[in-house]
Amino acid sequence: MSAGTENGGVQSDENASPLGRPSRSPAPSASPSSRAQILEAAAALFAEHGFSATSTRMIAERVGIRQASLYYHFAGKDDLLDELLRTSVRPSLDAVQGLEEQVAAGKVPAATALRSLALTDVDTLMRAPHNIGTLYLLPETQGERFAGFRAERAALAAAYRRLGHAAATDQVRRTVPAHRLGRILIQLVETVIELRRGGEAEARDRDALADSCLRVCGLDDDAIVAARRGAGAMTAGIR
Amino acid sequence: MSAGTENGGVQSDENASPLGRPSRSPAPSASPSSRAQILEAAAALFAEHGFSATSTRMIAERVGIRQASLYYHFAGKDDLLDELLRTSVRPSLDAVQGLEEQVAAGKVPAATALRSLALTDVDTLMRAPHNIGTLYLLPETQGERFAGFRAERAALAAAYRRLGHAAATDQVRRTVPAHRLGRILIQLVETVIELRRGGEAEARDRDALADSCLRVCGLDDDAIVAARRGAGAMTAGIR
DNA sequence: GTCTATACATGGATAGAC
DNA sequence: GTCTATCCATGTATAGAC
Repeated sequence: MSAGTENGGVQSDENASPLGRPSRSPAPSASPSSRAQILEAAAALFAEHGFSATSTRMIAERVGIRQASLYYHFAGKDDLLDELLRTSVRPSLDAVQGLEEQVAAGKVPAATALRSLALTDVDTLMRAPHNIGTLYLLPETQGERFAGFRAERAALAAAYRRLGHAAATDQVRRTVPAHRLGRILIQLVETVIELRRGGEAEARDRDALADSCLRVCGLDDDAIVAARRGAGAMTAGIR
Repeated sequence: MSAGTENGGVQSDENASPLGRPSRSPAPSASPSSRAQILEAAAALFAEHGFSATSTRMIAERVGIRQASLYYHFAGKDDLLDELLRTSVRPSLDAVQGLEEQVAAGKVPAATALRSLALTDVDTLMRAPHNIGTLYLLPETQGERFAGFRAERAALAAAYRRLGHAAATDQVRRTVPAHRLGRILIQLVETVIELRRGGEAEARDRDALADSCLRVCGLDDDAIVAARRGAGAMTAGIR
């Protein structure tokens, strides 16, 4: 296959994005930057085929540029995954901080905060393009290269652990160790990743999963209804 | 690098296995067959690095044979993963069948059966060599090639769904759709895969996870203790 | 049943023109 | 900032000797 074969037509529509109004304000970027486009393509392909099974050529082709051009924007394939992983945990980490402060100040019960956290995380995973949560499951993330990402995830798990422990009943505290509780809660939230894989994720799953988080902590129906009300108020604008 | 470079010493100990007594009975295989050794090596490497990131050379090297020799036993790399996936779901599928028959006959409450199923599945995943459950998470399993495996898994999820729905309280039945419940229960059981990844899986996690399955179904402390007693009797010899 | 040797494709990354 | 061209390593699989 010659280089010319995979070329045809790519250059002809390289300027095909002046759709809609051209952003009257000095918007940072009306059309997505090349960098962003590359990340988008990589996310889609990594999520579908995994990291090692995705070639830089596939990514370039999806963007509409040449494989070698990727290296102007990124030093290597690893950096693509690293950036995708980091930017997708960050929002949760930011959200959890404010939540824990409110709990510490006694403004919000732990159960309410836990439900709110679970709800927004499920919602984020459900709406994220290309079911990007699948990236968390890739075996490559276990490598040394992505230790930074794993540390951020561990911090999130710790937050779930603290909130879960604070919300849990005595019986649950006695039977499930705190560290496990954090991992169990995250695991529950991430059920939505598998649901999306099967193409069967609906809006009502958000509440089903958030409720499950509270049930695992030992809360009964009444307590769940109460927390549901509180968390609902906190995250009213979520949808 | 010439072929001879990676040769040295391999041939010298190719007959290094007449250790111990030469199996006086016509034992099926005192030392594991080459086929089994290959599967074992593939399992370890697939679990650690993933499918695409594992080369047939790595597998062969771990077994102590030449890369090309793999193709005498298996038609291709795919077949290795396929066999590993299938043989690891099979036991659960067999177990669940007997369980559901007992429930149908009214000999065992659904909650007890669900707890028993969760307990044995967690136990299996916890004790399986090389944390083989990670294979379920590989993106390659989504491909057409492994549709057979996915169908078997779906059957297992359906069993969890049926048992979970039968055990669940009315309130849970109202708030979480049956299909989701199956997926949620499996997800909970598979928490042990992540725990093992972190090197922190203990025996007591079995009960913590099995309990969590029942809590997600809405059962309260008393109901859980009751089911725990029943399931404990059913699977007394598990450890 | 395992080996050597090799064919053939694909991969990541760099050099340098434009 | 994107391209062409290319290097070099690695990967799967096959052919045929022993």
